[in-house]
Amino acid sequence: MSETGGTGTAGRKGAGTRTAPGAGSPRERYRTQVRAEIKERAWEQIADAGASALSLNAIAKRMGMSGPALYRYFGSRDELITELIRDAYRDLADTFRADADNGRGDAEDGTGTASGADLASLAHAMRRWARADPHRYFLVFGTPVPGYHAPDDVTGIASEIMAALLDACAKLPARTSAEVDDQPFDRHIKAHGQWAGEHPATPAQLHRALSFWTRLHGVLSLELAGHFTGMGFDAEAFFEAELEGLLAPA
Amino acid sequence: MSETGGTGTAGRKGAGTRTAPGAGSPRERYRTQVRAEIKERAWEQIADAGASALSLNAIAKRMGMSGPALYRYFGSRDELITELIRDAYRDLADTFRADADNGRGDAEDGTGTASGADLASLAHAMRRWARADPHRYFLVFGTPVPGYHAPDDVTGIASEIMAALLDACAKLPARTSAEVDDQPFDRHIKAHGQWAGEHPATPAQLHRALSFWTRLHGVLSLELAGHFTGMGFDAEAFFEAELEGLLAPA
DNA sequence: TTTCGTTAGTTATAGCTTCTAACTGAAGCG
DNA sequence: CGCTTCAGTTAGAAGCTATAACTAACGAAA
Repeated sequence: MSETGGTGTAGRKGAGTRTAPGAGSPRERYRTQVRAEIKERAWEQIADAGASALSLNAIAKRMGMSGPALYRYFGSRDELITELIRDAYRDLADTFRADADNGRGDAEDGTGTASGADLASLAHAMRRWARADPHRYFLVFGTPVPGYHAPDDVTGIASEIMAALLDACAKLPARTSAEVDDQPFDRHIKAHGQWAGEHPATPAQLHRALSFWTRLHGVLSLELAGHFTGMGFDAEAFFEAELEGLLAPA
Repeated sequence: MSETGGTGTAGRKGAGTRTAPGAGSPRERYRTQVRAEIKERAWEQIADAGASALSLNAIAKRMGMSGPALYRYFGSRDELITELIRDAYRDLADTFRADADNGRGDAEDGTGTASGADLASLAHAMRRWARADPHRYFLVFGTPVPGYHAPDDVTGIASEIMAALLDACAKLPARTSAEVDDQPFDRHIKAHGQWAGEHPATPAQLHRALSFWTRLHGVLSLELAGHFTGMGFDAEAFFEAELEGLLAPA
């Protein structure tokens, strides 16, 4: 079990076990510890060669035990991947929330400009998170894995992310008041915006949050997939330009 | 070799063999025919369960021959996938070109409005192409496959696609003349726009083409991956809204 | 302290995959 | 007509997921 190496760097990226670390019987404690190490090795493999190269066998051997032992901890390869996806999603939500909290602090200090600082900060946090581990980003937002179906609790996590986004959108200067909520899609979303949950956001804000998500994902996804390499321009500069367009009141 | 079924539905999606069908010796002709059928079965498998589920063995068995025979036609699984990606790319370029040619015809007929009709038509062609086979779209623009590196000729195909895009962008009404090419990224792209090849496009047009690509990809990618399901709004309406924003002169 | 159930880990095995090696048979070409 | 080339075969190595059966150790309870 590689007692020394073990979970030495546990809690990588803060996406470790959500259960309390020192809880329950010693057996249970050991169990959560091994589960955590398995996930860690899994993340290593994913960071190296992507999710499709994840091998339970290789993980087991690198942990000093033999193949089928892992099936005591994860019912199947898909179950492990599902849990990794959920952890990644969770980590992104935490990142967004942390960034939102920081932003609120700055605003109260009077240092941050009110116009779009929060949304821009969120965008940069998103880009940082994506570039920190591209494979993790693709695991969440990339090509869907064949047999995977999102468990129920990810919708809750997605709501958290959306809430942080909507909060930032609410702090933006509104569009010219004449055309607020008057675009065709704004009217559509007024009737189909239940995904915002209880958030008191205007249709225009929902629209803006959606655009934020899809536009930045469009840039990040293609950048991380390497579709910009060889084109010569600076991906970061383009990202900033897109963000700029997103913050513009028009 | 399933003589009857054979390449009955050959040339699926028009992305079949690029080599002339009845060329060379009978052996060579047979060879290209078998290669085409292999690709066809491969596309079937990909359409069913994605590229990761593509199995040479299964293809061979479904063609009535046993596993290793396929290695006469494709050196490896990766080589087959690479060729499929290139074919898909090729097909998208043809789709774009066909759409651009149609648009030009309409414009000369005087039926089409001049403002952004071409770009909108291209956007709809792109969405149609993506939704016709989501797995194919993800094969080209989705999570990069582990060992894959784009062959040299895809840059040429990408140039074709970009050329069609830039042509459409050139037909758009320019932005307010005061700020043309004066955005920070426009200035950046003026120095780093060699990816346009010989196309006589202004920096603002290059910028718009890039935004077109990334914004629509952002919507399509998330829509096809199922990230909108359960949110309740209409993906097509949102796509149209994004397109609208893309066509706006601001 | 001894007993006894739970459980972690093992090996063996089935069935799948890619891919290599050696061989057979037939088709094309001179 | 004969030689050569090549398609397709079977056999097999190495890897994967996953299941089944078994062993051994641990923890709690009598």
